[in-house]
Amino acid sequence: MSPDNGSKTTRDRLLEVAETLFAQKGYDAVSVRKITTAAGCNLAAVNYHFGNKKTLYLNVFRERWVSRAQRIRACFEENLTGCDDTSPASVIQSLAEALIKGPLTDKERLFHFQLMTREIIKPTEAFEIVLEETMKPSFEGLGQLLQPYLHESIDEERTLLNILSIFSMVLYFNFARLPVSKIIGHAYDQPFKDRLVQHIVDFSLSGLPVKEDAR
Amino acid sequence: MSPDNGSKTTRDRLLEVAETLFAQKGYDAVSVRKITTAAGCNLAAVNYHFGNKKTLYLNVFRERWVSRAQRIRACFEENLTGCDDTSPASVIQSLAEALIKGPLTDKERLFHFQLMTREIIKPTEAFEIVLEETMKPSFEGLGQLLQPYLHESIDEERTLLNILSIFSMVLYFNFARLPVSKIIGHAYDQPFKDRLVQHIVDFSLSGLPVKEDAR
DNA sequence: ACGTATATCAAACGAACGTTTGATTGTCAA
DNA sequence: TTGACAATCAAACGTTCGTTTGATATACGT
Repeated sequence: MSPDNGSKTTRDRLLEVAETLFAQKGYDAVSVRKITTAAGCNLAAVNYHFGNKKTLYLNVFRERWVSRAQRIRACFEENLTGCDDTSPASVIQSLAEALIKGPLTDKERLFHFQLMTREIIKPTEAFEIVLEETMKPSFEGLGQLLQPYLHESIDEERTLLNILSIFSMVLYFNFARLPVSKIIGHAYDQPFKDRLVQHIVDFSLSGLPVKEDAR
Repeated sequence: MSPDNGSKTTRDRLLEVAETLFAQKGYDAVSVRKITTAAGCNLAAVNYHFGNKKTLYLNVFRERWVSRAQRIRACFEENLTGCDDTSPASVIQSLAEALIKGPLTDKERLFHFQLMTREIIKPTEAFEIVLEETMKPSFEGLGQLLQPYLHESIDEERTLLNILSIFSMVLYFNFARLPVSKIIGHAYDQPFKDRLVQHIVDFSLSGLPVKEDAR
């Protein structure tokens, strides 16, 4: 035990602070000194509790990122339970709401996507954790939910491409909030999030709203 | 002039090498020493030609990234000229092909998206260059092309959301090639790229291929 | 041939990096 | 009260960082 800066253990404070800094600045731009200073503990604490900087980074994913992804997944399933059916419209709306409005605070959501995107750009061991523990199970589950509603002629690859397309929109509108804000001209307030979810559902079900006589 | 390692000026070699390394590893993970060693010149060359490391990074965008984005845009316009019309189908196909197959080599495309994504995650001055010189003009042009074909009731925000949705797919299938590959189970070979472009066109025009009786 | 930019070089600057060490503290069973 | 263990600490290790300096080499107008 310890005198406890802020009522949490040094180990927990290190994980929390490290996640914030790694998400905001990236692995290489964050020093062990900055982490330990922000966590209010000694420089050697990282090596004492985690062995080295890299293991601390991996534990941020193991102990914080994955559990947050599971909270999003639980929210999706809760949303879906609240629907009348499991039609594609219900599934997509539940998914979009879980990710865009969802159970995470704005900060949590930002850090979550920053960490994930950094791993996509430049994968480390943490990418395998993300892929195996959250992405693959999610895609498999969505496939089984949507498959019965799709044309029989649609093969497995097309089904996956459809799911990936929905995911791409949800992810893009989340992780690229800055350019999206600058282009649409306003911030992500609650009414816009509502319109955004509705747009994703509409677009996913019908594509562009093209005039009949112009197709 | 100089003895010219590799028939290009030291300045050009620095820009080329710096772009590769910045894209692969990120700004903070690349040292001036690694850049100058890879470029086969002296450590002080960066400060002589660009003043400092940060200005070198910005010039990578100004002199290399933007011009490559313009090559993609030119390819899009060339694709569209080859079409019979400027219908949404033609526009989307031209766009998807310009970005996914397009004029860039695999390496160029990878670096291009890595640099852009890093700026979206953690914007620097370079983000303004990307936004003003390529994103805003592109979105404006696409809006004017598609607007005539969309329902009159669609307001400006909905039009932008539609364009952003198409963009999100194209960007995602490009920059997230690694997780996409791992999920669909094979690499980005030419036949798959063709199917991918077709899927993006289909999905953008009609959304999910849902059975009529299941809607 | 000479003087002047332009370009490249080796060497060094102080600062910050990840990690290790050994001493010091607090806690609790014996 | 004592001994053992877990946790924290200040201090130092060697390395690498971005940048600066002053010397050297090359090209070109005069």
